[in-house]
Amino acid sequence: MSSQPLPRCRQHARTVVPLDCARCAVRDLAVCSSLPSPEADALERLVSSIELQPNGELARAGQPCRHAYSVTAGMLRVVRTLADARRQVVAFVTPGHFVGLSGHQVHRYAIEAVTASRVCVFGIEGIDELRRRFPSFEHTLLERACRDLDDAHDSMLLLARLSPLERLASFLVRLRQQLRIRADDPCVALPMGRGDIADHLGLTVETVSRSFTRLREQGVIALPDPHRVEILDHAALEGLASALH
Amino acid sequence: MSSQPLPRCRQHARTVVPLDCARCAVRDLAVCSSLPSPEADALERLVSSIELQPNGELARAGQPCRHAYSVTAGMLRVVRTLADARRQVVAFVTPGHFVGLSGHQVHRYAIEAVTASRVCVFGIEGIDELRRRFPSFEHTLLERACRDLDDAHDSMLLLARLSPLERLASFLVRLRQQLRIRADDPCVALPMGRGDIADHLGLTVETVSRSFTRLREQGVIALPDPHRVEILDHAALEGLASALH
DNA sequence: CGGCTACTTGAACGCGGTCAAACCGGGTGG
DNA sequence: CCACCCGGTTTGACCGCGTTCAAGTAGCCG
Repeated sequence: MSSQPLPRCRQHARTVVPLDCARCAVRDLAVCSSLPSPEADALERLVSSIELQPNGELARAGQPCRHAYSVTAGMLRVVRTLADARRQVVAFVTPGHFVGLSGHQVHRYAIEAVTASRVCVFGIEGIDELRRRFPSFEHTLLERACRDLDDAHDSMLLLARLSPLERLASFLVRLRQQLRIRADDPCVALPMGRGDIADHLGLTVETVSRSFTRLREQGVIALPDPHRVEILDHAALEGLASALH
Repeated sequence: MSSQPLPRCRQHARTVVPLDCARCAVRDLAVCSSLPSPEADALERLVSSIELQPNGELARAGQPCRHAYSVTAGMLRVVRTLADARRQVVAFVTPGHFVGLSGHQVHRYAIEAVTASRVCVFGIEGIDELRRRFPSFEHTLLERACRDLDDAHDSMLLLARLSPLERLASFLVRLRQQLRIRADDPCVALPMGRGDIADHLGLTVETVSRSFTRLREQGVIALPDPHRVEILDHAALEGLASALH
């Protein structure tokens, strides 16, 4: 697998675990589903599976892009950080999604684990080989890139023009879509901290917190604890988020 | 060519002009360069060329996605508009760039001409055919999508965390890159109005205007007229824009 | 010349950021 | 078991930046 040095800090160590595509929980969601099934063997040659602890790093800004990743469990964040520590969480990445392809030779973003996570690591040469051998693989990557681009455009509108309350409501709605939470299920788990949400929505932690309490005071949501939200009034929430649909 | 009704408003009419790939000014920049050269014939069967007047519409939010476009002259803008008229100019599209592919069946953005423009129109079936027949075409589309995604992520950081002055400086630097303006050439033409710049940078026209005059007062730029900028102090400009490189 | 649009400039307001403190749950050690 | 600490979250008070509202200016066309 990787010939590239792993992040040094012990507490963020990544551990290699056996690859088991046959039992992959997100087989039909992941990019792998675009490969002919007997190619599972090829996959197991080109791909390795690793586990990350919370805040573990998959990639760091400035490193050459040598891998891309398919998330099978947990949640990652893609983070761009400026010299003066201003931060933007470009995306939260959940099981079934693919992350790490870039138009540049060098990573401009860090990819970190929000919670304990499991990802399949594709070497860039492996990806190139799969792209060459299986048009359906490249086709899928392009479709995903187009969807990611649409998502990024949505985020741009959110960041440029929505109020903090609208941003938070849109965030909750989009997160539920991303996690494929059923419409009648009132619960959303928020594995990430307020700081990550703030840096995702272009706000401060204080404003995020105040916006949560406003939603609670208005009876739109309940907050059993900071990491769990219950939607009490779906209509009101989607009204606030309506800007982004 | 298109079986889809053209925009009705006369003043924005698009006129079909003969396709002449052999003399295309952006042949080597455009996606077409990824096709084997004898396929120019296939192109001329699948593609038509049209001219747009300023503010002419290529696509409108809500329409089904039936075409994508390669810009050969002029400048387009990709615009998302909310019900209450809040607007976000997601991107300015310049010659050599490809626009219109989406992860959705229906356009969520309008594509409009900033200046008189010429674009090559690809029917979606034509694109699908080219993607199937020519892996290099799909490969190129994916690479472009990855670069567009990186760009959108840059914009997210800009919108979320930069000051108005930093946003404007970054905008000027990025526009120069996009237009491939030589580093020693001090001039930037700004075909778009202040409103478009404001809706691109998540500001108001007033703040954009004030930021321009601040850059002028600080001796960073000169403004012979509202649509022409001269860079007087490259170092200072890139210092302000350094956040995004 | 008048009327229009786009841009610039000025003055006042208010939202979200900043700074500071309180709160809260979990973990450790005495 | 309680005291203490620590990081994350919430709440409060204040402030400044960018918006809002309004006026003024410049260029363009009939």
